[in-house]
Amino acid sequence: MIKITLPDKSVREYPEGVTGMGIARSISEGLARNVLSVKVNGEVWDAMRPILQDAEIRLLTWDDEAGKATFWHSSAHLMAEAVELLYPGAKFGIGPDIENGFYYDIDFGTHQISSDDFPKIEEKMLELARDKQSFERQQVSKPEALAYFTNKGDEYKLELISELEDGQISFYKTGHFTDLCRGPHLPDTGMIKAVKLLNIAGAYWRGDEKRKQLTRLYGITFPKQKELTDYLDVLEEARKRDHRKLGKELELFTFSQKVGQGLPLWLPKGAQLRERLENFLKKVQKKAGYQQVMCPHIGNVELYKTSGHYQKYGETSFKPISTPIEGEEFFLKPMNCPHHCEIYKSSPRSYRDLPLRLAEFGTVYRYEQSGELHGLTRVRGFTQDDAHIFCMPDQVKDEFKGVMDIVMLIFKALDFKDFITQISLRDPNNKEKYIGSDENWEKAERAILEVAEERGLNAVVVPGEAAFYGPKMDFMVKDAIGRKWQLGTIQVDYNLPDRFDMEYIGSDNQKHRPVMIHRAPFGSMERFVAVLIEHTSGNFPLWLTPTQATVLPISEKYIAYGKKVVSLLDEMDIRCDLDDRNEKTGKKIRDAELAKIPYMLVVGEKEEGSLTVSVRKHGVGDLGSFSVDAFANMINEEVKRMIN
RNA sequence: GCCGAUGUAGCUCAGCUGGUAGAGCAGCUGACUUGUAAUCAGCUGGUCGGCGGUUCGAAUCCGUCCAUCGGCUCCA
Repeated sequence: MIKITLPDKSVREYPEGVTGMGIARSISEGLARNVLSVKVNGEVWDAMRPILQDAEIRLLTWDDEAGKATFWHSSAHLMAEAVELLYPGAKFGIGPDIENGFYYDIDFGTHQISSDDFPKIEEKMLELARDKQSFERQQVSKPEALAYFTNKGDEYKLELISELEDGQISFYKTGHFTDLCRGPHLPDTGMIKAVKLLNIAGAYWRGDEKRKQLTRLYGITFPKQKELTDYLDVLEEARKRDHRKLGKELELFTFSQKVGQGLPLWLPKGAQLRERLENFLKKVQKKAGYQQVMCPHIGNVELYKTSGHYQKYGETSFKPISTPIEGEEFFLKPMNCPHHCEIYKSSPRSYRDLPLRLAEFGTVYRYEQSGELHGLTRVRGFTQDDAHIFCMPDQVKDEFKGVMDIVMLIFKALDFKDFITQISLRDPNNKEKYIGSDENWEKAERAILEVAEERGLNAVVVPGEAAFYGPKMDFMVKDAIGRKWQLGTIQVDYNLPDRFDMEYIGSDNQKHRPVMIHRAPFGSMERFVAVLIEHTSGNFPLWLTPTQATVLPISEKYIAYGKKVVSLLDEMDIRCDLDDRNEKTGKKIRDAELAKIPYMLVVGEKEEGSLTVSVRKHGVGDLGSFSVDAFANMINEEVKRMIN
């Protein structure tokens, strides 16, 4: 008998060789039906794999991430099996589970396949699933493994096996399909009830752009049909919120082939919205002791040689701008920090001047690969809400705190309720990868960790993810439909102060090197607006939205009164339009609803007589009659609550 | 940059195997004078992504370039 410890710390005895499934069955039939795999002493195993020694276990179901992973990984095998049956000779790369589903990289050889083939593959997968095929694990020796795939002619698997150690190699057999795999897998394929292939794309073998490109099939599966339907609904909702689509519909921005790829053109409504965001941040920053600066869009190549960016990115940037002077070259600026460093150096600095906080909405240009460009989230010209704080090492902590307060304020004003903080530290085993003294690193890392602690942030700490020049803290928000977006970042930098030979005179009358903090709470205006569009689905907060209200006269007769209402509201700083088209009220309301305008003010005979408006709220309906003043006050109060 | 797909009016989309384009919405004009999600009628609008080629004839077939989309790789 062996002792099995369950998550609730209760200990049960089972015969040696009991399986996770056996344990599940001893607890309840329902659990047995739902168990996907089992965690044994921290390692995920097949539910059917015999447990030979005392162990601490946890039965994994669909509700566990690791359970889902087992489900989707097994689904990748099922898809591979279907593909092998339908396209004999296909060779297989790797087929892992991912956050939402799974993929398999496949070399289809001479077969040309497209998304038109998806239904055929899905059907075959369901057919095989209905057979309730088991996943048979077998331990094989390295020579056996090599022999099997040599015989099959699959060079990808051979490459993978060649890198494995003998004794660590296992195969899994499902029906006629045998795959090299560590496992674990489902008890049988019958648990897979709903199947959907999602995407087809090229993917380099082993992620190396020098190697062959395989065909990657993405798919997702579920234990219940309903769950697949729900998932597809989420995808559909994401499509509806796509900022590229809404940006066009709401007339926020556009692109022109003639202007150039990845160079956004902000339309009046988008520009106003962005300006409002910028002014909001400027106000907050002013209060926090920042000073605005402005810099040109180009800089001499020497500037970037000093910063080190030329050496690293010179080749893949926009080509330098030459001048009539032989050998003189300028670059479009790819970041603002070098310019700001020169501002710091424009005058001798005393410790009394620090911290010096220089802020700029600085537009930068980066030659992103053409295939990388994506709406406003990845562009070649964008504006960072940048600032650089130059301070003494022992001020880092307070400055960090100050920046975090700004980030939190922004999240609150824009209704990002759910966010994740990541702290990236240096790799303790690989300190030579980084620059700066141990003392400074320790001080900075400690400062960041303490600030997170003091602010009660549940930060994820990732050693080894720091930039080579300093530790950083990144913020990821979750949007309204649960997607994660990386936004703001705060980075400590010991590199540039060195490269630019910056100094300040301390209270000891000696020269010292300042520390620099880079920070951008929005990240870039382009990307932030994109995220905001997708988060709000175009229904922007009242303080940001381009048009807060639209006045709808019910007939031509009331246009004059409508104009009067608009001008009254205008005086009270309400952004307001008049719909004086010769249309019925129903049509005007429909169009205003589709344009996502927060308030519609219907005016006719009744209203004209009493200097009132009939208020309809977007997505809600009729709120009844308000005097113009009362309406304006209501709006202004609502705005004040949001950003104060 | 790489693989694959796509590119027809401002927008959404028809256009079979080649015979030089069509709808709805938007826009304009007019009628109606409108009360909480589409009033009616008429009109305008396209070098069918660009350039070459095949053909008597190309939106349709071929080549090439550009852009977009899905991924890969990349992201100071």
